[in-house]
Amino acid sequence: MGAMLQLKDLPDALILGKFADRYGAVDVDAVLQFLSILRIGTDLSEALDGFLARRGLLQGRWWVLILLMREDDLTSTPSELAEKSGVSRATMTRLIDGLARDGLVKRLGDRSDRRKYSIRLTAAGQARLDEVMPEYYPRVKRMMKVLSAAQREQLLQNLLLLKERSKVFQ
Amino acid sequence: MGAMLQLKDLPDALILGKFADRYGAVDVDAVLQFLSILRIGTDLSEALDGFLARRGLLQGRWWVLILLMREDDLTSTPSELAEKSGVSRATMTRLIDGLARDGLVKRLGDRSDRRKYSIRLTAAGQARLDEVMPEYYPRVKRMMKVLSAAQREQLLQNLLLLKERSKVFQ
DNA sequence: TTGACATAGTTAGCTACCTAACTATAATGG
DNA sequence: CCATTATAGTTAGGTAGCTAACTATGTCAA
Repeated sequence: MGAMLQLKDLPDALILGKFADRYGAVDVDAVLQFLSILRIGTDLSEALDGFLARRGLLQGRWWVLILLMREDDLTSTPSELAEKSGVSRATMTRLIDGLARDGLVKRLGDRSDRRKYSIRLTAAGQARLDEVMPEYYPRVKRMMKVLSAAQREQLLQNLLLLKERSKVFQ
Repeated sequence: MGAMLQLKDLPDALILGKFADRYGAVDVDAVLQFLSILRIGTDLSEALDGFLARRGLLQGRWWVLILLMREDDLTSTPSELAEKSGVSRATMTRLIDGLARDGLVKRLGDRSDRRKYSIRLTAAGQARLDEVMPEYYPRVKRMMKVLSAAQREQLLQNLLLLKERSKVFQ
């Protein structure tokens, strides 16, 4: 996935006015709100990232472990993992390299198709999740509780509308 | 800025139930909503990223050019740019390397303090912005118009509340 | 049955982010 | 006035993402 804007210094209305002189009428509110949404998304993501990093995981690795734990035999393939976590196969190769190096997953050959191999969650990998998840879930609950169920519903609804309309950038 | 989750495969309620067996009561709605918010943030960011990439810019570089254009003399320093765009000085060094290589900015010595130097937006850099910005602003406007002013106001309000509460991850 | 195409994974080389350690210069205070 | 501390920028080495090109294997159809 691409990196996300980290603007600590959003433009104020004055600056946007100056840009408008060059580029014509600008919907100042729309621009400020759009950039703010991107920035808050970054902030939330970084909050989670810091939490995971302090527990020896990073977002990409954490998600791979979770995907493996979902499987009944704790096993999957690089392609499947790449597709489910939404990264390229090349990126997944490197994530697995790091996880295998740390002993959190293990590569296992596949007899039926020699192009493939399997990735299995190890006991150490499960143990790492067992440290993280019982701290993760209550925090998410505590955070989301700041909004009522109806508010959360509406927030998602509106974000989804924006996402659909983000086609304008195509 | 850190990378953001790219989960294409959010857990369903069944899977979260399985996890609950191991980790105790989980607020399934809260977790799904939180992950969805992160994911939509990524999607919006990637939409902008793709738009910029097709015009020869990436988010980090685009923002540096904009920060320079805001200045009356089109000039700033690496430290200032790093602080305003929220990246480390090391990252800014590399962004400037790339921009200077492409001729979009220029490094200029500083007589008064020989540790410093200035970065100035070049004519080519201004031209690049002049290609991008007149296409950027109307698109943002068109996208945000899917929500009423009141809805946008409320969306921001609720996101800000979540951001404040993201302290739970500290 | 073999030649063409498809699939699985890796490698190489790029961007962009980080921290920590480094160099050079400036500022300050005994 | 010089030793310490602070500041500006770079470098080194790490993670995480991408595309494109590659190897190896499997599949399928003429």
